[in-house]
Amino acid sequence: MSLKFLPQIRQLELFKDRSPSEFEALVQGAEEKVLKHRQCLFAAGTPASAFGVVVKGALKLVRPSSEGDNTIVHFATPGDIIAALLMSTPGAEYPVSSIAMGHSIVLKIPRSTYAASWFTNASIQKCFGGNLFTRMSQLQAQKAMVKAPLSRKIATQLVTLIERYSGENENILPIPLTRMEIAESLGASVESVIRVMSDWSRKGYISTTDQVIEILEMDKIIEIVKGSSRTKNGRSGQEQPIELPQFRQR
Amino acid sequence: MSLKFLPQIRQLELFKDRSPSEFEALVQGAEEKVLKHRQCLFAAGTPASAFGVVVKGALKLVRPSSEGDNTIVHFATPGDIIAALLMSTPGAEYPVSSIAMGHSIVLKIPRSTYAASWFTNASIQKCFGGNLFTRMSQLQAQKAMVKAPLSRKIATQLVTLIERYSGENENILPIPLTRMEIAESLGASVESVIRVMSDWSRKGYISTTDQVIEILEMDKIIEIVKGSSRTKNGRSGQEQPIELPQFRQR
DNA sequence: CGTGCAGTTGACGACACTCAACCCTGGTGG
DNA sequence: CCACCAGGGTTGAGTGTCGTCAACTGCACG
Repeated sequence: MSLKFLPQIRQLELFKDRSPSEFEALVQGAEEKVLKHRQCLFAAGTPASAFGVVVKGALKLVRPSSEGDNTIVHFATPGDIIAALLMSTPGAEYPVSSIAMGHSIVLKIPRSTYAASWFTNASIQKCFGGNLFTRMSQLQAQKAMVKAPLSRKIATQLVTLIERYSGENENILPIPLTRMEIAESLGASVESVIRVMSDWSRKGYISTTDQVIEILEMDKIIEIVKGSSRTKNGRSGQEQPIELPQFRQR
Repeated sequence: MSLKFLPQIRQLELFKDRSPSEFEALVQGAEEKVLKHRQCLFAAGTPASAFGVVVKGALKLVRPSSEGDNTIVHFATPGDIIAALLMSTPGAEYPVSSIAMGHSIVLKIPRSTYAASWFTNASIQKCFGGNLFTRMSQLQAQKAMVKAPLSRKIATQLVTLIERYSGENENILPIPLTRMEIAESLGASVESVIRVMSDWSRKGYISTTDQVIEILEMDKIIEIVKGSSRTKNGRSGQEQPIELPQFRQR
């Protein structure tokens, strides 16, 4: 089998410094999935026959709900391993759907390879643990924020995501992220998210072009993340009520 | 070394059906910690030199916060493995404190034993994965509930905890659980939790004696868990619709 | 006998959710 | 070519849930 994206793949923490033979074993039967925006990789409820390693782009892991109000449980970024915990319980089903955000590449690896080469590889298991630990920490951190004002939650979410894309352009989130998705990941309503972010746009803290969010004044955002929680609330803040005529600067 | 609580320990899923020699290796250097109510096992911020397996009772894992508003990230019940993810990253510190709720017993196992016997044991690793999976699922489930009314969150929390203590008396939660702890685990205020639960007490759904909560009418609680979310809100319930003006045509 | 913790209750108010519009853009089919 | 629609973003009005503050009870403990 030939891997077209070998260079990117070998660059991931997970595969760095592996001998050719070891690498070969790890990607046995693997498939490079090139996903278009919105395309689904694993659908919730279907039998988990493979797991994935994100190579490029991002995936949202969505927990389906009986009606409308889905929840985004995690944004998987390059290097993230998804659905791996399921590999050791035979017959498991994916508990969440994974859906691409923007053009993404995922290495899809069959369960058999997991049992054969991943599960028994100590160094891999260690990466694994690290990955899980990060994800758990994030979930816990979010849990600790339920009482915080919405603006703080959004700011934290943005900063966290940008940090995960460490390197390159420090202040652009290089994936299409709608306000709806932010809302679903935070357990808020779209409207509320919009109100907060529109306010930031007006103040020039951030700007959005084509679903791609750029942070213009990181220090302001960080300030909100730290959140004195009592003094500023993000949408009204301490703005002076000049009758500004709503010109959109785009 | 002599283990006083050997029978209870051997009964745990994790240690069932292990040969004496394997078991011996797994508990090498282990210590049986008998904890009093409120006693701390691991303190957040201290170096993680050991992990634990809950044998009896329960522990709350508390994420400390700069001031007052701590967050309970997990209630560990018998069979739960705690701090194990930390064992594979040397020099890590406990991210949360673990504090006993009521009289509890924990098997405290040193890091060295983890590296020697746990990490390399496939069957153990599998248990591990299962444990983590459960915990992740719970965190995710909770995340999906942020928009639900408080009454629903509390009901779900109670039912989940009782289920984890499967067996024995179906409707009693055999650990002291204060309303404060419920609040901290749900990200709510004590007062709000009290308002909901007092209401349930008054209606005879639950009763509390000495911090131990008993569910008297499980079906009612389950009904709240399912939550039609629009019809009942828990504290006022569906008490007589005295010509309520309230005509919401949806 | 004071202190501290758990539980309780009431008043008040704010943040954010719901509902209901509306704009804009891009895609699709008549 | 244009009408229509869907999806993303935006805004305003109204309202409800829940958090904050404050006071008070009962109980265990030293």
